Amino acid sequence: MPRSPSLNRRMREESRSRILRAALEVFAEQGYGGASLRMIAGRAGVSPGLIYAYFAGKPALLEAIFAQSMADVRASFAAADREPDRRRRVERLVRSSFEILRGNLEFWRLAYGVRMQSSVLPGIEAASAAWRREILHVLTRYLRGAGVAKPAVEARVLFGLIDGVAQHYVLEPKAYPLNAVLERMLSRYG
Amino acid sequence: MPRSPSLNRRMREESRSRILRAALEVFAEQGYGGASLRMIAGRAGVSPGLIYAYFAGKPALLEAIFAQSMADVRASFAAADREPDRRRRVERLVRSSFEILRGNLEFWRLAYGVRMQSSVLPGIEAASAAWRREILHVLTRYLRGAGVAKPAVEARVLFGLIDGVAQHYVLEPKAYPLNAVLERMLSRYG
Amino acid sequence: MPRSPSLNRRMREESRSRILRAALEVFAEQGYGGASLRMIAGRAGVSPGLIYAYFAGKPALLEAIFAQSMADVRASFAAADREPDRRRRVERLVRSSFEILRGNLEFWRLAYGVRMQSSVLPGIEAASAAWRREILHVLTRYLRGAGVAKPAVEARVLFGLIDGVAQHYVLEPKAYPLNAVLERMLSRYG
Amino acid sequence: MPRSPSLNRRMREESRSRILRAALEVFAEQGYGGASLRMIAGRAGVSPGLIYAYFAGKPALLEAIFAQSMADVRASFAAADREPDRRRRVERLVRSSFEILRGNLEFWRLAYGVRMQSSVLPGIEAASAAWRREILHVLTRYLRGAGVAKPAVEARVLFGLIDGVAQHYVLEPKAYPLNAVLERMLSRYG
DNA sequence: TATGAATGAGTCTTCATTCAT
DNA sequence: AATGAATGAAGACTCATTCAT
Repeated sequence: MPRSPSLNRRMREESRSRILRAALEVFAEQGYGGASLRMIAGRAGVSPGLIYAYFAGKPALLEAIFAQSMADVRASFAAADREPDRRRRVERLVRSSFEILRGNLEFWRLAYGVRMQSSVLPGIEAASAAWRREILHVLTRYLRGAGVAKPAVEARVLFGLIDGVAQHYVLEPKAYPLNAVLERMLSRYG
Repeated sequence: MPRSPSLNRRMREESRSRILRAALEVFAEQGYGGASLRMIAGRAGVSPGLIYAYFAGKPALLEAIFAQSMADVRASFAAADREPDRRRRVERLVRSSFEILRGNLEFWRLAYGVRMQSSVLPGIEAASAAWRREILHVLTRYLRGAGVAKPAVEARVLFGLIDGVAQHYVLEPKAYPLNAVLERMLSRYG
Repeated sequence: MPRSPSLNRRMREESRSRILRAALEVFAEQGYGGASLRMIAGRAGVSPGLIYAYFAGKPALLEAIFAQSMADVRASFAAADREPDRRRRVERLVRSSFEILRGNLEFWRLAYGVRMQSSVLPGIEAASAAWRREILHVLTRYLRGAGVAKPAVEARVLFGLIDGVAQHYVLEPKAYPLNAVLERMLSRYG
Repeated sequence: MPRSPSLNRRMREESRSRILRAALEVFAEQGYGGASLRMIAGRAGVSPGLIYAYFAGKPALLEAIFAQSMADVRASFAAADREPDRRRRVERLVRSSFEILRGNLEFWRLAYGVRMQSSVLPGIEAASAAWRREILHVLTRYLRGAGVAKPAVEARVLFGLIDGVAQHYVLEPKAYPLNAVLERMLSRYG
């Protein structure tokens, strides 16, 4: 008799998420271009053919990773928006950004590695640009709310600062004095 | 009869630099992984085989690009060091960084696209890490010289800021309000 | 409790014939090489695995289709043999051939598409050659019976004519003036 | 120094025609679907990659074969058209058809094997349909010129006869009594 | 110095086939 | 009797690299 639908579902979920996890790891290590589906399948403990049972191909795999991680990010940002004290919203946002970063180092390594080629990775382009626009917009709103002069320019500065520090941290997570840098950053926007 | 030695040398230099220039363009557009030597040869107006007369292979091409551009960067930084007014040294360095950036957008697009995979692009790893360490060191020295407290941490902050803004600029050079952002940045470190 | 034996048998027959029907359709549309078992299973409303409960594999499926259709053809030809008027036997045979054709367009499309590769489709080779030999033999007999000179050569001519017209009809069943062509053909062998 | 342009041209022509010849052989033996580029490369004594230096892919290879052979056919038919005696035009055309056939058995084996799937082999469809239409048109014209009643229907009959006999000959070139059959055919249209 | 024809390993992808349930 | 997740071999195709000229 056939396997029960629920066992099938569990098997599918297990396989799909193992593939996704392995793809994230391999993409992060090798870069999107340098990663091969064979490596990914090997890492996931699965045959190469199985990847195609769950994803249309290599680009679809990248898109699925982005879709999932972007959802996480958005959820975290929404939390910052619920901070009642307007003055602390920027701080909340910065702190939660770095918490997201700490919890998803591999994804951010991948995202930073891929964003300069977004024009040749069509599935990523839109998501990537939208994300930057969104953050800039939120930062501008918060800074304006905090009474900062030229909030749009200041938002660019702050976004650059966050993004640059984040990347340096991703490049050497072990050695980077993230907490000290964070406190110094925030002492400016407190 | 054989070509004169000096003509030979000029031909060699011409070919080598055309290949290098083409490689930079194609790497920047397509990413290192997405670029093919045939594209590069085509862009350089040269046969694929000739690339191997000047470079050992694709990785060597990338290394040569880095070596050349790093030399440019170092020269520019040396200039900042000759600034007599200690207080303006940071400003000089930031300004010359962004001038270098403006003049070598393609290289920086490539460099930012590649640095997350430096571990699998062995030729890049050393150069990339050395460069970051060096800048950090110079910034620390300048900030200490300017009497800033915790200069090492402050240098991390400043480096993050420079690098982040630089990348956002590289991502959309047309639309980015670089001058306004630069002035705002510098008003802090003046 | 176990299913009743007769229900089991009915289920088996139903599944087997649905698979066979679907295979014929897909083979005819896509060609043997271009058809996939998944397409066939999908068309039959059955899981891919079930095909192997009834057939040993893709070639066996093709063989089964031929076996079944050949049986139909043979039955039809047997009918022609019961025609009492010797002079009309050829006519009867030609007419019943085209009736078979009209009723099994898909099979003939497949058969004509496959017969040039019969040497690499081992299951087909024997059936295909036997069928041609048989028809030729019957035609020769009828023509000899009708007093035609050189009946073996004439049989080749007539068989070529039948087969060629049949194929042209299969290639464009909507537009082909089959009845007119048939009458013209038969006016020669009446 | 680089190879001379003329040597290069000769090398290219040699490679291209060896690949084309091998492709025709393998397609004819295995059928289009059953043939692999590896087989073709092996038969041509060439690496698989080289095929792509000359043809865009498997379909392009098939199209190139058709293009070449169709040109041959058209040339032969043009010759029939120069027959001054109207009554003998049909005979000329039939005879030259079979001469073409004899000289290109492999191509016709391929063409007959492929024509039932022309709808899924887009490169072939147009050429194949155009060829049939053309022949039909020429035959109709000749038959009308010869004073035959209902020349369009008669052309269908004759075309069916030619095509059917041709296929039977292709199926067993050694054993088929082509000359006897041909003479019998022509005795009707003389 | 330079060419470009040729190679072959490696990529993505499909698919007949198996098997636990 | 039937399912469908999983496999792995094979296919089409790309590309860094070599080498005769």
